[in-house]
Amino acid sequence: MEPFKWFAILSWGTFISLFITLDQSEADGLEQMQTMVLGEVLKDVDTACKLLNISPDPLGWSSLQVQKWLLWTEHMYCLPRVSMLFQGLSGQDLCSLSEAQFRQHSAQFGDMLYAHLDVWRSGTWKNDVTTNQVYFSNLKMFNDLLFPYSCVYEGPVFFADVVCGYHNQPIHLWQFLRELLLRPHNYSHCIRWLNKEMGIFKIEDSAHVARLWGMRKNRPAMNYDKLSRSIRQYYKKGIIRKPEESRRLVYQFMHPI
DNA sequence: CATGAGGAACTTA
DNA sequence: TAAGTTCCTCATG
Repeated sequence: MEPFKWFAILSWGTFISLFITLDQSEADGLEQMQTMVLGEVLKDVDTACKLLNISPDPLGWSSLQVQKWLLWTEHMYCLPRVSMLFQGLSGQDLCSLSEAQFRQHSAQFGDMLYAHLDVWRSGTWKNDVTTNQVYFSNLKMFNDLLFPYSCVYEGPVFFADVVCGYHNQPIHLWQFLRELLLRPHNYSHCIRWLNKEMGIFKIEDSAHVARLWGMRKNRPAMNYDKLSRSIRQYYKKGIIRKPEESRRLVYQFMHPI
């Protein structure tokens, strides 16, 4: 697990203070760290609201406030001139855009901006920023933290990802595995292609992949035993199979795109 | 000892 | 009802 990835949307100041805190208590569980990170995210959102004099709910933003938010995000995360690409959109317009449409506006930073907006949009939590008690009404935000924005998609975006609008749908295991495989920079240590054209991949760290899947689905008890059972369900559905010469932890997508 | 196949009952969206 | 999840037995190297 690479905790640093989770800090992608934090400012440097909070990053450093969190890092110091974590360093002092390395026995802290993953869960506590998540709570801390999310607590910091909430504070950042809160700060931005006061600074920009905008509401925390993007749906209520005027086009001017959208520009404010974009400029702020641009500034905070060093995204060159992205605000120019979203001229004249109200908050409602912005929220109605899919991730694919964000990417159309900005190939380089579209998914990053989308993720940032989603943090705001899914912010209907019961929060108490002062005591750092964070409850989620929407695990989507948590998912986004697991999939860092700072990286660009490597390789093509798959048809199903774009067309099915899966971000509003419950994610499928095979899609999740593809998401990991699409980000070798982040996840190749735990899952990677052996032959991308043939759709053959290997799970290098079964426990880690299972843990990620468990987080994504909010199933803390997930393990490779259960994950692999789910993969095996794909055999008769024609989604994933074992390659010709079966090898441990190696599977193959039956319809690689 | 971790992986692999698959039955069966159960849960969750 | 689909898509897993949980638990299980038995097989393999």
